Amino acid sequence: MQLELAAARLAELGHSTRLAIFRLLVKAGQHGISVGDIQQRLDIPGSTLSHHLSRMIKVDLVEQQRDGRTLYCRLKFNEVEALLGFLYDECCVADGQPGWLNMSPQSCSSGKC
Amino acid sequence: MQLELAAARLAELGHSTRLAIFRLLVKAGQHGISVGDIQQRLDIPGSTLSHHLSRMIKVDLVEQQRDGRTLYCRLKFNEVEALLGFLYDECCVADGQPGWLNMSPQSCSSGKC
DNA sequence: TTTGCATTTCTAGAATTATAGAAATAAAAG
DNA sequence: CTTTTATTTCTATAATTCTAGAAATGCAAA
Repeated sequence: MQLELAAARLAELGHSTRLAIFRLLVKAGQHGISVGDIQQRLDIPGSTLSHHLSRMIKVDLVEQQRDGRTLYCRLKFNEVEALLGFLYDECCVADGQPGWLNMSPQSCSSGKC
Repeated sequence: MQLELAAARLAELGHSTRLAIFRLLVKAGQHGISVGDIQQRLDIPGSTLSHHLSRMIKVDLVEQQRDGRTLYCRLKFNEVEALLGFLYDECCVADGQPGWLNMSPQSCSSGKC
């Protein structure tokens, strides 16, 4: 992943309401969670929630699927993984030495570790 | 780490210039890198760089140490690790099932995985 | 003790973001 | 059809952030 996209995605996670949404989406797993459920759990106005969701969708971290009147939101897990992979690729090598971060080799997708 | 702090730190990484700074700081390792070196590598005005650095310092991701006329910047690796740990704690369990994210057990500091 | 270098603080304008009420749209139910 | 439910889009305001020139500060060398 290129730096610009990673930064855009990190910026979306870097807001307490959106990070709380992210957390709910993670817990919801592949099944997803409805907009209404998120709204109820976080207790925020629908328009505010919609704004934050649309931002997360724009950077491809979230997708929505309609089922009748209900819209389900699902995390794009592969994209989240790509983002975290970027961080590890950038973090796991320092001074030309692997391993400053206490993470496992397979966390690094670049093969440097 | 609590959500608010994690969000604040992610927001700082969520800016292309600051993410580029972060990348340089990672590469620089414990030794650090001077403000001037960062400025030269990124080719941005000093006042702009100083603004971004002070933000990263404010959320405790970066620290500075003066050596004569030169200020060295060092990443607070432990804090970065704590941030990534937060993401894993939030990400590594979905639907009550561990492991949706292809990461190793020791990446999860909560012990859920 | 003045000059030069490294960096920050001050300042201000432009741009972006956050928030939420009100109106609009989509879909099902009555 | 008409109403109800779910969610978005519109709109406007307030707040924050970004950017960078100019001035100020800290420190060392001449």
